[in-house]
Amino acid sequence: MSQRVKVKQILLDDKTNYEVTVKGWVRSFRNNQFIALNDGSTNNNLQVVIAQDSLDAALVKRITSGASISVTGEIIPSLGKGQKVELKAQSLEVLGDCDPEKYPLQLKNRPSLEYLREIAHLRFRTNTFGAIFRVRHTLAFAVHKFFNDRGFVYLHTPIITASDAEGAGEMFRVTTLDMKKPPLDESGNIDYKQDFFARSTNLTVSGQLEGELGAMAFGDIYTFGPTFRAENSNTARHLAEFWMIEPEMAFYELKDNMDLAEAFIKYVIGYALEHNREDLEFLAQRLEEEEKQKPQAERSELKLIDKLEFVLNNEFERLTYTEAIDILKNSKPNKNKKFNYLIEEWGADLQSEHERYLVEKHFKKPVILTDYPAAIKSFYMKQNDDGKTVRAMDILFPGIGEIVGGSQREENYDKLVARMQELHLPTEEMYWYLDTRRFGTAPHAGFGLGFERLVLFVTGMTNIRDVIAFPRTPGSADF
RNA sequence: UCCUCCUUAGCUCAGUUGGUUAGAGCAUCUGACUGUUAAUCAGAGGGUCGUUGGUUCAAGUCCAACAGGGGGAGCCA
Repeated sequence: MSQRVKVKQILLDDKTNYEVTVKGWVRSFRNNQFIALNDGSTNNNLQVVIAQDSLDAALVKRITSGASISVTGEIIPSLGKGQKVELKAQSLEVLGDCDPEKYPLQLKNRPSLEYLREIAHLRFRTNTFGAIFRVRHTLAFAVHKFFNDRGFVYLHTPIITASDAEGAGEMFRVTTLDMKKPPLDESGNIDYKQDFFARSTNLTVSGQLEGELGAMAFGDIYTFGPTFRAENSNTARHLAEFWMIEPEMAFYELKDNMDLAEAFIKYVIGYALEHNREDLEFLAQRLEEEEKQKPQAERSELKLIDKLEFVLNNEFERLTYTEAIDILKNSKPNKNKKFNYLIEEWGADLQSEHERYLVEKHFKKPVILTDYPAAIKSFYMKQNDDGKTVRAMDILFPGIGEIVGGSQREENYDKLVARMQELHLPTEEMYWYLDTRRFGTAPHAGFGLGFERLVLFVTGMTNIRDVIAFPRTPGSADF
C-alpha cells in the first residue's frame, strides 16, 4: 500500500501519474463507477473511478453513501469535466459499512438546518457544517496567534468558581451533595461547608476578574475558554455554554482598548479570509441560496465575502452613548413612533432595535459605543469625572448585535469599594480582587468577545446553535 | 420568561368550504446503464396527519391543553 494522502493535498498539488492511498467517506456513488470521496480535509471531493468488473459485485454493493473506504490507485488527469484530477482505483476496501436504509443523513434530500441540528453528531459530514467548523477552527487558531504575536500570556482562569459577584448572569451550581437529602445547618439552610469545596460553587460566567489578576503581573493576558450562563434565553444568539475570549491589559486606557479590539476583530477575519477562502466561498454561496427565499427587503446588501472585506477596510464608527442617544432621539423611527421602546431621555438602556438602527441604518458599519451611564453597567468600570458615566465600550455588529463588551477598569481602591458597597457586593469575599488595587494598582482595561457570535458573523450563519458543535440551550443538552 | 408562527412518508413540502381509498419530488428497495457531476431511465414498497381531549352524521382540516421546533422580544457575549 502506498502512503496515505489527504484529499486537500491531492487537489492542491495538481500533479498526476503517481500512486496514492486515500481514506475517507463516500459522498455519492454514480453509475456504479464514480465515487465522490470526502475525507474532511476540504469541502471538495476526490473523484474515484472504478473500472467495470474490476471489483467483485458484492463489494460494489457496499459502496454506499456514508460508508468509509480506503482506495489505492493512480492519480490521473480526469477524463470528465468536473475536476482536474481523479483517482483510478486499483484496490478498494470498505472499512465501515453504512446501511442506506438506516442512515439518517441523505445528502441529496437537502436536509434543513433544523433537521441537521437533531442529528448534530452526523452533521459535520455535510458541506455546510464541514465549512463552518473548519472556519471555526481557523478563527480559534487566529485568536491565539494574534495574542501570541503581541506577547500576551494565555491565562487559564477557573471553570469552577466560588465567586458570584460578577453579576454577569444566572449561574449553574456545582455540587456533590446528595440532592435528595442535602445536609442542613442550624438555620435549616443547605450546609455547603459539607460540600466538595467546603463552600457553594458554580460554573464560571466570566474569567475577567481572575484575568485582571494576571494583567497586574504579566501586563497583557487573555483567556479563551468555556463560559456558562443559566439564563432562560431562547434566542438565536444565546447559548448556556459558549466560548469567550477575554483579554486584559495593564496600562491600557479606553482608547487603547478600543484600538486593540478593532485590530483583533480585523485580524481574525482577515486570517480566515486568507486561510479558509474556499470554505467561506461555499458559505457565501449557501447564504445567497438561502436569501433567495426571502423577500427583497430582508436580504443583506452585501454578499458574505464583500461584507467581511468591508469590515476589514473600514474604520469602526466610534461615538459616545450620549451622542448615540441624540441620533436615536432625532431618528425617523423614533419620531414616527416606530420603535417599540421610544427614546425619550438620557439614561435609557439601548434595545436591540436601537442598536440595529445605528449599525444597519444610520452608520452601515460596525459601531463602538462608549461612556455609558454608570447605572446600566457593571461595578468594576472606571468612573468618568462627570460622575454619571463609565468608561465602557460595546462593539455592535450588523446582524449580531453586541459582539464585544469591555471597559477601562476602576483602578482606584476607594472608588471601587464605594461602588461595590453601593451595589451591596461582598467586599470581604472579594479581597483577592481588591488586593490588585491595594498593591501596585495600575490603569488597565479589557474586553470580552463571544466566540460563537464572531463565528456567526464570519460564516454568515444566523442561528448560534449552528456554529457550536453540540449546543447547550434551555431544555436541550443532547450528545 | 413573553409574543407569534409551524408540526402530514426517512427528508423537503402540497392537501380547496370539514365529505369516497391522504399526494408530489427526493431518499430507500428491485432492475438497466463503461464518463457520471444533485447521474439518468423503468418499476415497487413506505402514513396512528406531533400527543391528548373536545365539537360534528363526518376532522389532516374547527376548538382547547400539552410537547417539540422556527422567528421576534427581554437578559446578555
